[in-house]
Amino acid sequence: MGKALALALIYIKNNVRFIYTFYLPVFWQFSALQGLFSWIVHLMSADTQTHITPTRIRRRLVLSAGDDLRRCLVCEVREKSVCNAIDDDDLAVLAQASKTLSFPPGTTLVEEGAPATAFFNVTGGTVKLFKSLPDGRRQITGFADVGHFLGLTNAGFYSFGAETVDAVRVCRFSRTRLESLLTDYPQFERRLLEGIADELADAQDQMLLLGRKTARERVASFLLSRTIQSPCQAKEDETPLVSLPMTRVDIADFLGLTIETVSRTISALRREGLIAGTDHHGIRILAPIQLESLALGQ
Amino acid sequence: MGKALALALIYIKNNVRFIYTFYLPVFWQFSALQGLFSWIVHLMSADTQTHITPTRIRRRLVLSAGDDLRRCLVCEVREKSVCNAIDDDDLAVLAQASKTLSFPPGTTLVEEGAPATAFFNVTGGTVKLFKSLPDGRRQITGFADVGHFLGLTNAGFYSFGAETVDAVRVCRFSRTRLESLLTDYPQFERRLLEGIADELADAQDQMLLLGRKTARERVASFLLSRTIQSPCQAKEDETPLVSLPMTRVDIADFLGLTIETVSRTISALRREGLIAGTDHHGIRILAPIQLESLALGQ
DNA sequence: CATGGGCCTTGATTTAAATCAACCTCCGCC
DNA sequence: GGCGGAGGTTGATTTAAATCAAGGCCCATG
Repeated sequence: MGKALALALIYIKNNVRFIYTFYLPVFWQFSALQGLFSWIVHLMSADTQTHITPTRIRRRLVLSAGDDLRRCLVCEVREKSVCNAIDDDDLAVLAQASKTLSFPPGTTLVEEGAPATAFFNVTGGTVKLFKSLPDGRRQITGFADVGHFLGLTNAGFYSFGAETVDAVRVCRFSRTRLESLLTDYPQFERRLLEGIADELADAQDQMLLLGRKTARERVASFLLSRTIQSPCQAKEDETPLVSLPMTRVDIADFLGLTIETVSRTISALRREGLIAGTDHHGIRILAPIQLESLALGQ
Repeated sequence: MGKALALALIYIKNNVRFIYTFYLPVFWQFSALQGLFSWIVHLMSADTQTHITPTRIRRRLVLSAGDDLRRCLVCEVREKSVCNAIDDDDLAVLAQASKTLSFPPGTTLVEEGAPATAFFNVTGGTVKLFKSLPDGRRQITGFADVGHFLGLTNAGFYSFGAETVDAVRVCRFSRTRLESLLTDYPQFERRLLEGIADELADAQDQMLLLGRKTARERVASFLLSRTIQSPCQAKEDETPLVSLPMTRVDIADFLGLTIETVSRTISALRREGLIAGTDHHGIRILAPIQLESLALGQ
């Protein structure tokens, strides 16, 4: 019962030592170990992206309380999300407060105006957030990608709707659980405040786009913002590949345009050699600099 | 030194007792007492607006450390702002962390892109928040009225500009002081989170407006949102009076329109009898219901 | 294999709002 | 009193994007 196997990994990069200590219970199967090792390899190869910080040096696998409670501990999304505010030691609390769920494309996660009972942390896929007018006109206010926390509202009701764009994985928190987390872990609340401040800054950017930019500038801005968010595989070829999981309708509703204008504008940018289309849901940025200055209106 | 004068005021309204207890140091001058009494009278006459809540029953004037420290205690804006998260007993801390300042119209409070060193709580007048493009196009992302807290940013730099619309009074917090307030008073941080969540909801509303509403709908929405925010003197005549301290240029930059379109649309609404203009900076809403349905696109 | 329906693209035409232009009304100031 | 400029209104014209319309591509399904 109390037996465990210890495993230490020292990983030196740029004269900085990253020490990972794992406590493995003896009943762990070889297959699970293999998964662990592949995860380590992934971590080391992708470290330019995952930003291993000194505060995250120790990572303990405490497996005494069953599989579900280590869920958050091995969660690859943690670094990108509000969950990294909780210490390794308290991750079981986080795991207990949340529940992982998977949804197919087009699922409604949040209904506009419904009582706000749940909050979501996106751990896979993309969710669209929107507001609607009675006659059906719709404005997508943002796309929530991996690491995005959504559902926060001050009134007791959601002021927006949320729907999955592609296959989506989320961690779901109930209102009460989240509230106790907020009071118990001030650093978690702080992290949430930082997140929502970022979101507000994005919203302000989007207001500038919607109120004052031309169709060309909007599309260019959109593609660039997607470049930053996408896990762009920067291989030998330097031109970043942007993935667009959403349809043209979604893009149009995000940019305050019609599908025809979006389509025409993308075609025009392609004709001018600024971008190259792979398929409808993937675009290669050929001239990031020009696109950038176009997005800012030059 | 330790001597003090106690003064209790029991104020009964609708069968609810509001008990205010003041501890006055003996060295208090009569003039200060007079100010206190005029404040009490003001409180009682304006209670329909100030919403005296049971939680705010005790209000102690602890004046041992000089006039500046009771600033927050007698602040009429406190109830409307994040400052109401701090208990009466700790208000001296709040007063010490902030500084009140006054500015004439057209003063820059926050420069876009400058290092974020200060935060402001608006206690009088209206501030416009905006983002700009290199060529001068500007989008006003919001008007910060009394009670609004501004300056929060996650990056170290302001992502927006802020400029006074009319004569403005603010309480200014330095970054370091605010940060220590946040850690020392979790309820203050909570209040800030609520405030920024509200702001985000407003931003999403505005995105819907900018992306999907017609000029008429935008102007109608704007007038209505101003009705709610304005301290509308609901006298005998039921038609609410909206104050518009900002210029037509500001309204246009807020609504993503040109001044000509704003002017024309307001004229059209007036011609149709939905509103009546007093002067350029005041408008009387004659048909709130119709304006509401117009704002939602019917 | 044909059918139909998403989803996207492209072209022709229309339109809401922008732009261009003129003028009005205050208000401060020489 | 005359001048000038800021802020606002109104009219004529232009234009960027919407709307209307047609067709292509892909894939699931009978």
